[in-house]
Amino acid sequence: MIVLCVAEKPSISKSITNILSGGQFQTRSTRSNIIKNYDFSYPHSRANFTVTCVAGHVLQHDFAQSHRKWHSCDPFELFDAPIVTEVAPDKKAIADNLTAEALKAQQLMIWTDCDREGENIGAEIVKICRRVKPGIIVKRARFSAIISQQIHHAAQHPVELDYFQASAVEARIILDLRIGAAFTRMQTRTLQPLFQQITGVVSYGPCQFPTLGFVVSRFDQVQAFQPEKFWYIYLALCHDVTGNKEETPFTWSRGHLFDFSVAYALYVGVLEDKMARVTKVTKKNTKKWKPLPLTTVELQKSGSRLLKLSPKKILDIAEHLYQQGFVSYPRTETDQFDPQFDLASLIAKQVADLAWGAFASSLRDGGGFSQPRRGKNNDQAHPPIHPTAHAGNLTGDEKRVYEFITRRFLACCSKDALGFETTVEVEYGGEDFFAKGLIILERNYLEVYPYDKWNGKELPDFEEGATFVPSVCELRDGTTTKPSLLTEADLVGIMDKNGIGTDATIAQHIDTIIDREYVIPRMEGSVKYLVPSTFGIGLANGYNDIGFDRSLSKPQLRRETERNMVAVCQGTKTKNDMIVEAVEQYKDMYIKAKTNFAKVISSVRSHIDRDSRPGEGGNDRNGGPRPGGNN
DNA sequence: GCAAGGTC
Repeated sequence: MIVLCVAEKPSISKSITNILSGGQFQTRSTRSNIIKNYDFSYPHSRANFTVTCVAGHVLQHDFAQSHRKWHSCDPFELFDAPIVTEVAPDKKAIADNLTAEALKAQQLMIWTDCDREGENIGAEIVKICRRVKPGIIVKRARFSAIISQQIHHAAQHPVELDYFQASAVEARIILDLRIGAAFTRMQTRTLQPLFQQITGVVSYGPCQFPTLGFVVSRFDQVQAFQPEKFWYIYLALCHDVTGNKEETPFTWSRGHLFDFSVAYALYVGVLEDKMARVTKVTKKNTKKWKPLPLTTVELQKSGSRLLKLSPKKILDIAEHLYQQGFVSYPRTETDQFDPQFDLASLIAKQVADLAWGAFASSLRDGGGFSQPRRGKNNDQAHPPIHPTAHAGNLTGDEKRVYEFITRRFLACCSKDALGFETTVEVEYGGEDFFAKGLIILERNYLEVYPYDKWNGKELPDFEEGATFVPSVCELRDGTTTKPSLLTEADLVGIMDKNGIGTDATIAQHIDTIIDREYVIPRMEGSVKYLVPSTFGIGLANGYNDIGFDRSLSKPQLRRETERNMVAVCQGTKTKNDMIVEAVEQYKDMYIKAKTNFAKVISSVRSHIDRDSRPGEGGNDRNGGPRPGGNN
């Protein structure tokens, strides 16, 4: 018997082959230069295995020819127009390989990633194979990590494909297409003739619009910001340490107050006292936790913050490093290492490095090793991102991304930084103040992870019950600071939290709203801020003005889609019900949007016009203030 | 010329 195993991508088919064959296999090339077929016998199942793969989705959904041209129909018809499913043009060789191999096999075993998309891709593979071999037996291998014992178990105890999950994804695909195309064509066809500035597509998408919404919403907060004055009592003691005057400042436990008369009354009360009393001195061990194992979203967030590269660029570089075999698969939600994961040999590979080799060897030989922290997420398909080989010849940004991934990994495998914290509490005139000191005892992971800062702060000795005359006691004032515009790192975090996009697509959505000129990046020093263009503000505000209870530029609608997908996965809702309900809902919104589109037009007009008034900087679609600082 | 999700 021949069993045809199909994985979601080349790396997995290779790993599965290595494990199941014990290294004894033949390789055949295919018409696709990224895909290989591997043959070997698998005595446990008394079968010959052929392992191959696809590269993500093979099928593509689009409207039938009758509705494909932009002016072929009223965009509203796209909510019901026929949709055809066909092999994507660039996946022809992959599909042909599947059918050719299926013809030789009696059983088809699906080895795609064990997530919703994987289940849907599995269903695509089944569909393609059954076109040429309707009777082929279909099984599903279920695995949660690419480790020998699990892969053998999956091969020997296959389950059934989960068509609920596959249907949930199918529903999302169809809805995104209908909604995206209908609104995009409507917006573009309405706005383009009215504004010479609008030359490209005015796209709408259920992920890109909420993404734009986040940028506009922060921009509005910055615009609406009114600085507020506050007051606080500043208390300090000067020590004469061998002639050097050193001031120890104390923080008021009330923080600061916005009411001057209250702050002033308290201050006057304080001044009546002559001496401050040390009420409590607390000394305790403290630690600064090492970072969690690295996920895709975290790589993009901290990478763009620390390395000043765009999230998309970081992911592209990580992908390339992966292709070269330097790092593990870069798209993962997992922030915990499997207990059986062989960390030691990966650490050993880094001993050769000039910069962090000594640290790696201290982990390996010097007892510096500590099991990584376990986060809460596991996608059951890929481990956290880690270096898989030592790379000594990288340059430029590739080198910096590899260095970050490697230092992060070594930091995860070392110990938390240890310190000793002293808190001195003081009472003066009925008010409480405190000061904190920190002595760093062991830097541990900080030695290899310079991206985290932890500074010690010396505090003179204070004894409980002691009294002193403060050197400084003043009522000082300050003002609240303007919030900053969003950085790409901020936006990645907000999208992740709101479930907009996935780890692999978040960066793409950000690029899309920049490509469409809804948002314009602006450099302020080395930090890149995202500023909505006048056009983007006009669109987002225009839709807000229409008064949907769940605006098209807010995240709720996408959250509903997600909830419905979960219901379809659980079998409490059918794919058709989900599609019909959502289509009805969006049809209503479309009609409402179209009849009230004058509001969007006037909102876009007022913003673009404001921008192109003579003498005010031309019509580069860019408006708004300079990014606010954080201090 | 439309979407978002896989993958390269």
